[in-house]
Amino acid sequence: MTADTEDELWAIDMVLNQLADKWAIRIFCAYYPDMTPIRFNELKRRVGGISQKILSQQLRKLERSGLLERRVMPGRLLGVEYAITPLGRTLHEPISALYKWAEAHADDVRAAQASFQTET
Amino acid sequence: MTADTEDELWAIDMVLNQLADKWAIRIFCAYYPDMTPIRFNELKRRVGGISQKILSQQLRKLERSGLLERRVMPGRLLGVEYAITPLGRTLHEPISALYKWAEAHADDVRAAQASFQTET
DNA sequence: GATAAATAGTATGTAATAGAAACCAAGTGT
DNA sequence: ACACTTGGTTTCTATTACATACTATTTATC
Repeated sequence: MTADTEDELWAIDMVLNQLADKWAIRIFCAYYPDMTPIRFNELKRRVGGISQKILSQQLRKLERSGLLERRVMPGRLLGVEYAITPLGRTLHEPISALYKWAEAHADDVRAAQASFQTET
Repeated sequence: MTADTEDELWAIDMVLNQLADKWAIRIFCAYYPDMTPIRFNELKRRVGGISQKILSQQLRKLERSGLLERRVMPGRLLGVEYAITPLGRTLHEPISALYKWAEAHADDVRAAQASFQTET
């Protein structure tokens, strides 16, 4: 966690470019806990509040980075599945850590926000 | 990691609202590994590429959530320090997990991006 | 077999946000 | 006195997000 080398800085920067936005992590959360492949509209419903345009942009971005895979479903011509790749599966650990933090400390954050209003 | 209850959904959502943007995590990374308080312009230099406006917005947001604390430095009238709070320190673990993932898998992501171009 | 609804998107216009640049007031260094 | 640093705010513009509408194909219903 020292960020000594050029390589490490480049690495964390590139990863944050992929994940540090409003939707990427929420999309991964939509797959948990089972991580089975999901179709476009089901994904849209699970994420909630995301528009089709933004979802398809995000899916393409995550596909380009090798974290998700787009597959046309066999049999049904009109049907596309998005599956988490093996690389994408390894993200479960850090996202899970964030998730656990959220469960443990959400109340503290909410309390801080509430008390900030009463101050000045 | 199951997102069964309403509370858990609310928790992860609120936490992502604080952290899932371009700058929040980068600001925390600027504190590591020592986590000593940093002044405004030093923070700006360490984060790199962030404008003053966005930095002050982010700092206020993180202060409201109780993750950072703003202090006018004693002695010098023109001097403000931003310190990580105890609550903010607990974020080190999940951010560190993300950091380790980045170091371990950045090459894979880059390779995927490179090969995606050559396909069509 | 016509009608309606779902799937997997794209196109378009608007609203919100990010970012660059200038500005400012106070303090410090030379 | 003059330039420079600090910690911002203001203003303007460019980018991005989002809602809405639209499409083409397919499945389900009457």
